[in-house]
Amino acid sequence: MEGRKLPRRERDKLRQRREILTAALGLFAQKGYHNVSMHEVAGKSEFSIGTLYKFFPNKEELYRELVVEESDRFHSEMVRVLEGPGDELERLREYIRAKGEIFEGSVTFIRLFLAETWGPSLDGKGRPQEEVMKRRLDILDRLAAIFAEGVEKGRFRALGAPHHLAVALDSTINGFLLLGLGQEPFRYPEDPSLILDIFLKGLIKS
Amino acid sequence: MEGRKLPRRERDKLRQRREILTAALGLFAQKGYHNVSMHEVAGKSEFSIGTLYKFFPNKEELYRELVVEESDRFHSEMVRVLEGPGDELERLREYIRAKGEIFEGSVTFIRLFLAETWGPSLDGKGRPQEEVMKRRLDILDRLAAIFAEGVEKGRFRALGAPHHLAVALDSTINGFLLLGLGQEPFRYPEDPSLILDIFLKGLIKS
Amino acid sequence: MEGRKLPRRERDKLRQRREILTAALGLFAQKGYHNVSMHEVAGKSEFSIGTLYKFFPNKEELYRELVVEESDRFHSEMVRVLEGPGDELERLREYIRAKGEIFEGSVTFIRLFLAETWGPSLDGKGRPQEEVMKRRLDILDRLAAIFAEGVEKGRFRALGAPHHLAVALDSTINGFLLLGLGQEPFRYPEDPSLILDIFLKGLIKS
Amino acid sequence: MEGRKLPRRERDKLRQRREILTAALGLFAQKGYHNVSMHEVAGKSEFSIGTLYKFFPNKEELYRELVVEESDRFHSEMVRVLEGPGDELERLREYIRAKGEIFEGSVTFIRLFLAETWGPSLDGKGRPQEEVMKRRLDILDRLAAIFAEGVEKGRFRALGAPHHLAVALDSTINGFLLLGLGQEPFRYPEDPSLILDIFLKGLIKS
DNA sequence: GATGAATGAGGTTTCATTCAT
DNA sequence: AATGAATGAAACCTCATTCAT
Repeated sequence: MEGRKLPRRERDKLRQRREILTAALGLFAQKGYHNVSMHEVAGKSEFSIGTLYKFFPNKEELYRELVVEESDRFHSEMVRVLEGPGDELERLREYIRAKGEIFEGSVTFIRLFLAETWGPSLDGKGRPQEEVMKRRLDILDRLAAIFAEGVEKGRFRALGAPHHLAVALDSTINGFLLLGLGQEPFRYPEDPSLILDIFLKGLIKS
Repeated sequence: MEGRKLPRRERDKLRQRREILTAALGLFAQKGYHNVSMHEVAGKSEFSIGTLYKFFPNKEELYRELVVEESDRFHSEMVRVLEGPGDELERLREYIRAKGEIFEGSVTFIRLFLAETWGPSLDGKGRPQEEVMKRRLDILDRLAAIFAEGVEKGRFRALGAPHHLAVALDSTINGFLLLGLGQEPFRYPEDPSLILDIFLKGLIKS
Repeated sequence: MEGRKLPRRERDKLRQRREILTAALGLFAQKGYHNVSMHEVAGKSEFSIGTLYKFFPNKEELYRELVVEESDRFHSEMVRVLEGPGDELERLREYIRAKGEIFEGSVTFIRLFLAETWGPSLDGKGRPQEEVMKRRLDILDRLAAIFAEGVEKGRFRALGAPHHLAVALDSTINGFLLLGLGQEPFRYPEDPSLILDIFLKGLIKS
Repeated sequence: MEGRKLPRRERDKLRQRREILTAALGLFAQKGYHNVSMHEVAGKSEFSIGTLYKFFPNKEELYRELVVEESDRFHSEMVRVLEGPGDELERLREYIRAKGEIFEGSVTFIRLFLAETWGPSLDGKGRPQEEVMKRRLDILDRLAAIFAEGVEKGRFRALGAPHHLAVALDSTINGFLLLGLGQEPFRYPEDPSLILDIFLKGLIKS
């Protein structure tokens, strides 16, 4: 979609870049940033170390771009869902389902995502975290907007600040994602729409 | 209570050990395991490197013992609260309050705790995580028991497996703890007993 | 004979490897395994420490390969001589001469060889020694075979087990080699074929 | 004999010193100088590290004194035998027997002795070696004197410089000692007076 | 005097990054 | 342009030696 009009040279570059990032994603997710050497990334991606440094100025930046791009993919998908059709309840259900689906697709991604959301920063200065957090906050805002809308329309009870409701819901989802981490392929421990109704029960006006 | 009767030599040893762990806790929590050198721990704790190795056979073990001891302090406190007096609802409220209180006391601890709960393992083999996870699962079991008891007594609606309810509640709490991470001293974003009622609204039979 | 057809890259590698081993041989022979640091080997061989580790996984292995290769060179030469033409007596004389000659070429090698034959093991577990000892025992067996052959042909008196005669002869040679250690270049203290006749006088039937 | 008249304080000191050296002998002989820590010597000798340093200014000196004293014990015994009664042949036989006997008594000692005779020096500067070598040369001189005497008296053939005959005999003995190293307790591989007659056969005038 | 806790220099090894080919 | 051999800073860890108690 994006690359159609690029000259072949550019397209190749992008493809190579993506291959490197894909290899790196697997390694970083499995072993953590500090237990993966550039040598390993070079080996798995089947590029030379020199080539890696053509694409990324250093290891940290490679990692940062990886995290940011994965975050972006995730974020766009979530935004798409949250802006989708359907009433408030339907969109929340869809969010829960879609978030699970993405994680189903790649447990590797969960690990990376969690590491970045919760783990210590790479170097005590924490730059990729900020990028991830910015996107997470955007999602939380959109969730909050849905809650606010629901309240306004009289469909939800006004049970606290919409932002806090968003935090509560999203954290609960994350908890269940973590529960499923051991298994491969990942699955929610139960039907998510059932399980997470629990969370909503108190909200919905009878 | 514990150390009164130990000979002075032993008490000194324990005190020194604690000083090392305290220094290490600060550094590890702030910068993460791989960004802290033994040299730094020696500097901050004001012991020599050699002395660190008298107390801990290697860096990983120093970290592991640190994590396990902090985990234990946290776990005991949570168990105390969950086994405390009061009906099911009171004990849950107390749990929420106490968990927040411990984190208030030391934001450093939150970082360590989260890193261990969610972060990548130290070496891709993940040992201290297991110890932490064991304790978390024990807490979840105890929370689940409270939910089960509440349901049995007819005070809670039977809204899903008690274990899943426990996961949902605890994850929500963690979400709010994370929200408060930036601030120092830490505080729940709102009165926790109000905020978290949200979560419980659906459960409690009107 | 061996390297003619190798691609240049491979030849370079082998040459570098040999340069490292040569530098290491000098140092280890002069100061002993434990008094030589990798830093020193790097310095003397004019490679960086990192490069040493490209060729050898660790210091012990560098040493082991050094010892084994030197042992091999020595062993092959001795086998060549012992399987050479000539009657029993001529081959023994040739062995004595050739052993002396090799040592003449490199006093450094004597030191290494003796250290491995007689010295304490590197780590109390003694692995390179075994390789060296295996080769020494092979030589002793070949010497013994010559003695046995001489006895069988009626040229030597049957003065004890051939293996013991071999031990006696070889030890005597070693004794003279040690005598010459101080000097550079090394020389047998006297004409070896004269000196060592002493040893054989009792054996040869008048 | 030496300590009878010393005040008790002095006697105690000497006894302690000896206990340290005995413990150290065992360790050094088994593992080699560089694989034994002062901590280990302290542990095995049941003295504190501080006490070790009261007796010896540093590790190297402890080792050196150990080697020199063991060398002395050995040297005196050999001198006693070589200056003993009997004709030249009897004294040589007695030397062979006695050297074997000492080694029988302590394989640990063989290891130390061989390490010092043949091994690399401790620090590339090789001081204890010189002490040992001095004593070995003295023994060789005394052996040579016996050979010279035998020749002079017309009992031995004049088969080369007496010193070289001494080297040849002593090296042969060492060779057999090494052969027996694996076993515990040590024994010559055969009756030494038989085996080593081989060496002398050529010398003795029929 | 005896002790052993404390020190820190120095050892081995790893790995991000550079640059000649 | 691509490669990967070479580099060396910096990490972990040991242990001979000192010195306060």
